[in-house]
Amino acid sequence: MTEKNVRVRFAPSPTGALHIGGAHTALFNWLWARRRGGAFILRVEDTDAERSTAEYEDTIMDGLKWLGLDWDEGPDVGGAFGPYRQSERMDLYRKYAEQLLDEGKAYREDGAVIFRTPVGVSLVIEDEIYGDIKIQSEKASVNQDGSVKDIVIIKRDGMPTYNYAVVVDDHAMDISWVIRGEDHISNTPKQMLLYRALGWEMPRFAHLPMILGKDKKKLSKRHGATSVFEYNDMGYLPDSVFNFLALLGWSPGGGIEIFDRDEAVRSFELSKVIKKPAVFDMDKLNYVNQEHLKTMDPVLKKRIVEPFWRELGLKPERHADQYLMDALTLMGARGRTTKELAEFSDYFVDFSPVKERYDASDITPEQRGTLKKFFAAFMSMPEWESGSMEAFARNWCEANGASLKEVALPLRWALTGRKVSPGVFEVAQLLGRDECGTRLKHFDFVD
RNA sequence: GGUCCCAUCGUCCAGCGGUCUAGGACACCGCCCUUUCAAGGCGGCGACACGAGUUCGAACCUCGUUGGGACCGCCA
Repeated sequence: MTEKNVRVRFAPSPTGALHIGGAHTALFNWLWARRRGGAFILRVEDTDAERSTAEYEDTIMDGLKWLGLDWDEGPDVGGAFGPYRQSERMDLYRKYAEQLLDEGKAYREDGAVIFRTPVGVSLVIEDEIYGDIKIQSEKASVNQDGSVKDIVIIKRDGMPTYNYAVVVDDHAMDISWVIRGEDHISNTPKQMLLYRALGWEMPRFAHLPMILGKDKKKLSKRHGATSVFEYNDMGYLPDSVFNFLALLGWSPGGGIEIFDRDEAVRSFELSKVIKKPAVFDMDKLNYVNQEHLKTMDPVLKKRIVEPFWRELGLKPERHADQYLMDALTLMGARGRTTKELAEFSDYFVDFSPVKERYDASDITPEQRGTLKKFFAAFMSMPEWESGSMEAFARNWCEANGASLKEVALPLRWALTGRKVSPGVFEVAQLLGRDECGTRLKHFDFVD
C-alpha cells in the first residue's frame, strides 16, 4: 500500500451562493478526505474577474460551514500549498504557459495563449465511478462543426482559463483525487492533454452523478431553492441536508438511511457511488428532516426553533427555557421542519394566535352549559397533572352521560386554537392551571 | 448536429450469474392504536425500457434499439 495520501479539493467559483449541486460534490470530497484521513482543500476559482465577488466567497464558506464541512487548507486558513485563490496564483499560470510556448506546444494570438490540440492521441479516463472512458484527442476540443479546436489557456485579459488553471493547481497542490460533477467528464480529456504536455502525473478522477430536478433536468434556479441557506430558512437542519445529500448517489448499505456525519464517514466508499443521476425529492428530505428532529437534543431544538417563533411575531423570551423545551418535547414528531414545529406550537408561546383562530362560535348554548359544569369542576382539581385530568374527565363524562370528545375537543380549541395538538391534558398541564383558566374564561367556558 | 454518459417501483437506494415469484425507504392507499393529529404497528399498490446474443442459468456479461441527460465559450 504505497498509495499516496488523499488530498481532495472543492473548487467553487465565487459567482453565486453554494447551491445544492456544489454542496453535493463538496460533501463527497469531504467524505472521502475524512474517510481516508486525508486533506480537504478549498480553492477559490475566481478567474472570472467580471462575476467573482468576495461576498460570494464568504457565502460559499458559510454554506460549507453550515453543512458541517470543514476544510484543512483554504483562502481563510492558509496551508502549505497556498495561496488558495486562483487570482493570486497568476505567476504560476504564466510560468507554465511560457514553458508550453517555449516548447512550441502553444502559441500566442490576440494576446491570448493557445494550446495546440494534438491529434491522434488515444486517451482513457480511468474514472473511479464511471470506469474507463475512451476518447481520441482530436475529439477533446472541437468547434460546433466538429473540427479540431485549439485550447485557450490564457485569456486575452491575462487570466487563465478554467481547464488550464485547474490542471496547474491540482498538480501544484498535489491533489490526488479530482472528485467533481459528471458535467465535467467532457472537460477531462482537455485537461489530460495538458497534463501530458506538461509532463505531469495525473490525479485520479471520480465523477459524481448529477442531481436533477423533478423534470429530470440538471438542478437549477427554476427548480426552487438553490442556495443551501434557503433550506435553513425553510426549517431544514444542516444534519438533514447533509444526510439527504449523501444519499444521492450513495448509500451506506444495510438499509440504513438515517445517519450522522461520523457514521457516514465510517462507511463511505467512492467505489460504492452509483452512476445514475438522482432526482432531488423534497418528500424524502422532509422525512429525513423529521427523523433528525426526533432525535435532536431539546436544548438545541429550542435554540433552533426560537427564531422561527419570533418570525411569527411571538415572544419566546417571555418563557423559561425549560418550559419551551418541554413544549417542544411534547410536540414530538408533529412537524417535519423546524418552521412547522414553530407554527404548530405557537399557542405554547402566546395566547394571541389562539384567539385569532378560534371564537367558540361553534358552541351551542346547551353545550356551553355542559362545558361550564365540567370546567368548573375541572379547574378545581386538587392535582394539576395530565394523568389525573384524564381520569377525572373520563369519570365525569361517564357520570354525566357525555363522551370524552364533548369536553376534550372544546378544551383543545380553547387552549390551542387548533383541531390537532399533542394530548390535550398534557398541553393543559404544561400551560399551567392559571393560563388554562385564562384561556377558558376568554371563551366563556368557565366563569 | 457532434462527442460522451446513463437506464431496477412515481422518487431515493439494495442487488454485483443461480438464494429474485426482485428487497428496503419516501410518497400514496387501507386497517390498528387514539380525546385530535403526528409518531408507531400491520397490510396494499408499485420496477428489472425493448430486442438479440453469451451461458446449464441473466436484473446482473456483450451487442443493438429506444428513451433520458451532460458537454461542445478567451464561464467555471
